[in-house]
This record gives sequence, C-alpha cells and structure tokens, in this order.
Amino acid sequence: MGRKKTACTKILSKSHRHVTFSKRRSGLFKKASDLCTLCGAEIAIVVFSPAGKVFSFGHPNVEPILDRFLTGNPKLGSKKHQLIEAHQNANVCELNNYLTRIINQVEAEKKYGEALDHMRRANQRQCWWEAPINELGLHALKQLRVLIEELKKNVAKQANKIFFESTPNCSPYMEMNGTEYVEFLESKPKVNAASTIPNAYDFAYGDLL
Amino acid sequence: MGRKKTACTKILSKSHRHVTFSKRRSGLFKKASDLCTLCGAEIAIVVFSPAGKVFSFGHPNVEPILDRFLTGNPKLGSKKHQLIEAHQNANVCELNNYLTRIINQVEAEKKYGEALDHMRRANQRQCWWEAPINELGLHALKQLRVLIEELKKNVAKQANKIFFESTPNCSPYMEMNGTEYVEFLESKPKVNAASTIPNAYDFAYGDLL
DNA sequence: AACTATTTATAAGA
DNA sequence: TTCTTATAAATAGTT
Repeated sequence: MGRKKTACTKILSKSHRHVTFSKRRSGLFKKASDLCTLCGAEIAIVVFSPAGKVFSFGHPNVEPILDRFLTGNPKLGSKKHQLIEAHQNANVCELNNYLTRIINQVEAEKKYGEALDHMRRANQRQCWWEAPINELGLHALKQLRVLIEELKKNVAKQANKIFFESTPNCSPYMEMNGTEYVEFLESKPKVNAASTIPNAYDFAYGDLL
Repeated sequence: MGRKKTACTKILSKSHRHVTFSKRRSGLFKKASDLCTLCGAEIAIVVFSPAGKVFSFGHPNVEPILDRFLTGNPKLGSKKHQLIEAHQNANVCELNNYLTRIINQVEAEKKYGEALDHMRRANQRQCWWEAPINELGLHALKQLRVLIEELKKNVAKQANKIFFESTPNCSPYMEMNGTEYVEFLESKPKVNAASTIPNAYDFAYGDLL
C-alpha cells in the first residue's frame, strides 16, 4: 500500500528494511488490537526482528495466552515447556537425568514395538503366548504381565463363580469383610478348605511374577 | 476499511462478529507473513476466538519462537552471570534440539506401539484364551493354570536373561539383595550402554559451566 | 516524523 | 461460505 506496489521479497537495503519493519510492526499490532476489541478475541504476538530484538503484543496479556496455548498443545509444547521450566529451576545435572530417562523411554518403546510386531506375526499362526518369548523386550514383558494379570482375574472370577454356584448356602459377600469377591482370591483361603474347586488363589499376583 | 467506517467497539451481532473475526484473522496473518518475508522477521501469533478456539501463525514455526521468548524473558543482573548464561544457552539450545528430536521419537514409537497393540488385540479375538472364560469348565481352568505357570517361567527366564545381558558386570543374583530375580521387572530398565542413541552425558555438566 | 499517492484490507451486500 | 465492490486504512516513497 503506498506509492508503489512492493515486491514480496526481502528488502535488501538495511535502512529501508528497518523503516518498513518498524512501520509494519506497529500496523500489525494495531490490527491485532482492533481484532481484540471488535471481536473479543485474545491475542499474543511475538516478533523477533532480524537483528534479534524482541517485540511483543498481548491482549489482555502475553504470557497467559502463550501458556494456555502451550499447555493446551499436549504434543510437544507442554513437554518442551516443562523442560524449559526445568532449565530455569534445576541444574544441568537434572537435565541430564531427564534425558537419560527419555532415552530409556525410547529404548523401551522401540523394544515394545518390535515385540508387539513379533507377537502379531506369531498370532497369525498360533496364539501369542506360545510365540517366541525369548524375543520379547522388557517393555513387552511388562505388557505381558498386565495381560497375565487380566487373565488371572478372569480365571479367578470364574473360579469364584463356580465355587459359589457349587455351595449354595454361601452368599458371595459372606465372610468377605467388605472386599469385593474377586479380591477374595488374592488372600489365603478363609472359606472352604475342603473344596473340590481348583485353588484359584494359586493364581495370585505374587505367584505369577 | 470498507463501505463504512467501523466503530471501534465490540460487535454485538454474533454472526457478524464471527464473519469479521474470520476475515480479520486471515488479514492479520497475511500482514504477519508479509512482514516476515519483507524484513526477515520471525513472528508467532496465537489467537483465541471468543468461543475459545485457537488459531496460530508462526514463521518459521510457532513453538520455537514462543520458547525463545519465554526463556529469554527472565532477566539477570550481573554481566558475568549473563556471560555464563549465554554459554549455557548455547549448549542448552543444542540440548533442546536434541531433546525435541528424542521426544518426537518417543511419540512416534508410542504411536507405532499403539498401532501394533490394536492389531494384536484384533488378532487375539480369535484366540481361545480371550474367548469367554466364564464358559470354561473346571478341567479347562486347571489346564489353564498349568499353561500360565509355564508361561510365567518363560517370562521370568527371559527377564533374567535380558537383565544380565544389559549389565554384563553383574553376575547372577548380584546386587539383587535377595529379592528374586524376577522382581527386576518391577524396577526401571537400566541404561543400555550399547545404545545407538548418542549418550546424554555428551552434555556433561562441566562443559556447561 | 510528517505528508500523500497508492495499494491493500475489508464491510456490506449478493 | 465465497465473491464482488465501494470505501476505509495502511503504507511506500518522499520531504
């Protein structure tokens, strides 16, 4: 806008560029301000001049808006932001620890991914639990533990059910002291030492892993 | 700018306001973009619409600019301190870049793991053990227990193997404080010395200060 | 920094 | 929403 149409390339003359920067920066901030008042928007602008100087505009304030943006952006922003905070408060040593943890995470996730891949392949032929277990990474093994726990609970539940079905005089919540009946299997047998039912508590967590 | 001069107060009509917001927001971003190309500036803009929607503009990218702004903000007193800070920033910048890459890797691996997980789950639907366990009889449950015990042994064996592979100087049962080796699964994985990922301690504390 | 000739952005209307 | 157009605003070049 002006006497001539301006080519949309970087202005070469340093002084000319500086003038334009100054004018347009204030124009930009005015536009932002107008948008705020007209529409009730909240805007934050951060400008770094080519010389490295910072200018910022914020309505009602810069930082809250940026914070809201960064924390609302759970991809990278928040983590990065956390990291930055760590920089400010903690020392480099802690940063290194953080890094180490991150690296471990990467390792673990990689192994996990590979393991799952193997499991998937194995699944096509047979069941996962028969798959080459020696090829599983630590993370996968952890996952496996979770699966086993789930399985265990199912078994336990079923055993419990069978138990109560076969002893009609005992209501499920009897003698359980308020714990859920599934929990019963975690504890030592209180009832029915003579039961013909398999010892469901053999599958207790501690026994498995 | 247009058919009429607009009063500089909040637009009352919601639809009108929305149209204006949309138009002016794109205008603002264009102005910012022009300023970037003409003057080589770096700009980040964050806009929250009155409805709470977020829009952002960033050249070359939003987050680095915001990070630079936020971390550069806390001012320091002495010049000496500033000097140290500058040195630190140089290294921390590298650290930051590195971390960003790592974090991206984690994200990628996680996604991959999740994808495989879904595939696995899909596959498992065909496996007997996921089949309605409540329909298993006593005999089946007994068999299941045997199978799980075998599986458990495999898991334990494998865990043990992995542990001693990753800590070559540690002979079996060393440093385990009497806990069963399987317990290792409960603890954090040790750092893998043979990792292909650059070592975190490349950024040693002494280098930074 | 102030002044204008022009270009650009956009308010209103379709 | 998108396009058109009359007009307000921004600003390039100049002083």
